[in-house]
Amino acid sequence: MEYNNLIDTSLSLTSTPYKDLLDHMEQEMQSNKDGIESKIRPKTEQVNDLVEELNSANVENQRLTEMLAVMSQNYNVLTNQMKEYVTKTDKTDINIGSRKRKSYQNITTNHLNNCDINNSIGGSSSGDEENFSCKKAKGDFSKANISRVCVRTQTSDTRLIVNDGYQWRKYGQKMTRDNPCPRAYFICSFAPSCPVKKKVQRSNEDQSMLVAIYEGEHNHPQSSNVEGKQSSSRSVTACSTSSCSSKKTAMTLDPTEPISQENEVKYSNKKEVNSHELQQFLVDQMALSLTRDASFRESIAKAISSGRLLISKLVINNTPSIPL
DNA sequence: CGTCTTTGACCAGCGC
DNA sequence: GCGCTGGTCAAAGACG
Repeated sequence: MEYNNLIDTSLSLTSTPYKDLLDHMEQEMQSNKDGIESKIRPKTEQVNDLVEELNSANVENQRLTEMLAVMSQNYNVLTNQMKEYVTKTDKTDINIGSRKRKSYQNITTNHLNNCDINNSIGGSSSGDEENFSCKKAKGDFSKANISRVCVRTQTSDTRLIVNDGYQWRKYGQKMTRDNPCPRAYFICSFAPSCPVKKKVQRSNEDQSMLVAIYEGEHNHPQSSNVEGKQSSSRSVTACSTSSCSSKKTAMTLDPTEPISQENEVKYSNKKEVNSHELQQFLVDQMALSLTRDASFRESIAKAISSGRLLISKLVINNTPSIPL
């Protein structure tokens, strides 16, 4: 009996009214499916676009990483070369100094703190300024307080005068072996008993640079207010450590040595100059090489325009020892 | 006339 | 000892 009922129900479902209902439901489902698909498709396309963009960003990041790795490698190589060069030139200077005036070499060694001349001129192979204050200093070198000052002047100005606030009398001028410019000898004329002497010569490498070597210590106050007497003196633009000649930037100066306010001579310790300048030089070189690289500029522009700069920045920040 | 600069001579140290 | 080089002296000239 129950079986008969089931058969009747099954037959009745395939009868016309129910069949129509089923067809209608199928159509409804199909249309819903189409509607959902049509709505999903743009999202899928967007996701695909994003994935594609992400992939291209990854590729670009990879390329930038490789570039930075190369740059980092070059940076390290340059750093090593620079260190090697500095070491070599220091040794060369000592050797040059030992070629002549043997006694002075010893003196220089013994008074390296005060007289860093021979070494501080770093890189000067001329040997002229290395022997800048050799002979006379020998006798009373232990008393001598030697300092060196670089001053930038007009190249056309042939006068070897450094206005440092003191009054000087020129007592000699000599041509030196390795420098086409003569060397002038000055003695402090403010006080007759003042033992301070000054030697001034143009830098062999940078003719606009005047190198003044001071020997001794003034036993009188600064005469910077005595104007007019030094009619031949003039204000000069002192060189900063970075604007000096690349190799001869090092200069030492006794802190007690007065410097005129108008000159604003800047000076610093050799080691500071070396490390800071070296770093700055390398940074400049890297920045220069980067900005010269058309593909790098293009990549950066692309990254900026597409808003992916943060990604690139992350890559850069993760790159070791790249000063940016 | 006093002061400063110029310049040739002289001296001393150093390497060969 | 000689020659080279750097440092100093001093006479002469320039300048204000």
